[in-house]
Amino acid sequence: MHWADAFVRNLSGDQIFSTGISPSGPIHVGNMREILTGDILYKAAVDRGLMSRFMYLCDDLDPLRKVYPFLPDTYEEHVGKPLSRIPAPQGEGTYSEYFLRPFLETLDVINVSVEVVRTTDLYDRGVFAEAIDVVMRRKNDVARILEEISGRAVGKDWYPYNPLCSNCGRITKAKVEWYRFPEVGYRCQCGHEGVSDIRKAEGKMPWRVEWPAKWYALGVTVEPFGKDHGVKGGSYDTGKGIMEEIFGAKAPEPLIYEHIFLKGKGAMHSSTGVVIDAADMVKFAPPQILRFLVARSQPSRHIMFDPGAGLLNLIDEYEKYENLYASGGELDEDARRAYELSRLEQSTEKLSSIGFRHLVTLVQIYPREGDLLEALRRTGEGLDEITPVVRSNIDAIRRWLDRYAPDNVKFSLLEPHEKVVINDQERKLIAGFLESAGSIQWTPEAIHDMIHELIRNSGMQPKSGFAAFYRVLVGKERGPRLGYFLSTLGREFTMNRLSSAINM
RNA sequence: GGGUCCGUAGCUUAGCCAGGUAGAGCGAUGGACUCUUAAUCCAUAGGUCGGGGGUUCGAACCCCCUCGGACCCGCCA
Repeated sequence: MHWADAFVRNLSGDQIFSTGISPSGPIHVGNMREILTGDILYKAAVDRGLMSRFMYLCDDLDPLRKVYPFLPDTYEEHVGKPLSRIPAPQGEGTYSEYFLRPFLETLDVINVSVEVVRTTDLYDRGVFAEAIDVVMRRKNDVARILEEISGRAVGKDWYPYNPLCSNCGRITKAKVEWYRFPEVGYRCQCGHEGVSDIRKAEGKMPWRVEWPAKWYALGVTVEPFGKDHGVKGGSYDTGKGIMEEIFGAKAPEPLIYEHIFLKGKGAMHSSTGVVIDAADMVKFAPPQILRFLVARSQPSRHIMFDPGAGLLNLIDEYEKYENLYASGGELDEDARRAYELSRLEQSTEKLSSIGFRHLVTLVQIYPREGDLLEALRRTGEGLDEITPVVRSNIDAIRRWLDRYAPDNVKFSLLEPHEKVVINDQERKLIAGFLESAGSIQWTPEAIHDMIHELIRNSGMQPKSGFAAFYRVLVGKERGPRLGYFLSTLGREFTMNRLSSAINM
């Protein structure tokens, strides 16, 4: 049984799935595992007939932790301020919205429909007021739970609330002096003394307390999170303790997932620069593939993501499932589910109408879209126009070839001065081609037939005969189907190139 | 130092929870097709299941140790 179905099978009643990703920087493919895992579970729950909601909590009241490598030095002055109160690195608006926007656009592209909730709004609307009041009144119990479960000492004058200083704007510097609902008195390191209203976004709970408060205030029943939170004594454990003892409620069912690694580079991490932007990935690969990457892998295993040759294999696999699914062919249970949970519901057009791998070749032969369409017509794909899926695949392939494609799928014409190695037999073969090339119809079929004929007459192996042409033209042993290739290159160009190559 | 997860063919992995002695895809090699959409089809090779020990009639699977990778033990999300 697919992991999502197996997980959901143990649930009963209405469900609220929740995830949270901090908008502190560009959201990368690694982060996407969180929200996709949530979405896949959510869809599996819906399929099972459970009334479900899926929420994404954007932690935009969290402080800017440091000046990240992608930020200008001037952001030093904003360290410690909430992300929703800092200007965007570029353009208008706030820091958090700046990074949130492309993320939300990407969610749309990959068919994740989630209720987006900003933590700042939750605080501002007083959604957390009750929870804050409870933890403030029982701060000693909360502190005890944190100490017992995490094994970490909590200071005497600790409060489960960090006020936002109304003077310096930092949420990390103020110390609580007193509490009387709904007000928290504080003194900030900047020298300011003030009062926060817990019904407003004038302060926030520390992470380990805020998490269970969210569960409680929103009624979260399922939450996937990275294995870093799942450690014994980690934030899930303390959250569970607080949830049960302080709020008297049941902690959500956890689903702990492993990280995504970039093949050959290590774990994806913004700080190390080992990162592929999520918004970026859906521009060089079909969006379904990002879903598929997560859906087909057990959450407990790390994912080795290879944006080069591995991506092509992944797409092959997806297309294979898609075709088997459509034709009612034999497809094992997990593969079927992985496919169902990966496809985009908003589009009925198959990804594989023209195989991605095939398109990779075509795009390189035919730089002009008109020629490409012509080629598709000619080879019986039955295409009258470039469909939306094909169009976006073409765009994706161009970017992919540019940035991630391995050399063995790329080809380009050799420069005229580049040296080619051919033996006498091969030279003779090409010379033979040149003798007749001027007089035949310059069509793919005619070219192809003639080359076949010549190779047969020469007594060479077909494979090595073709290889001679490829070596001369693209410097490789193999290449796109010769007839089409040469017809596209044009008679004059082909003949000039071949004759100069054999006369070098 | 303590803890968690992962380590299966060149690559990506299934199988581990409920022990019966390893399965797939890609790649490679060979072959077929009046031989190329780097297509398709068929076949072959390739695995000390990270290593060692234990339990068992039997271990990839359970237990212990060990090596390698990742992550946490920073009121940091």
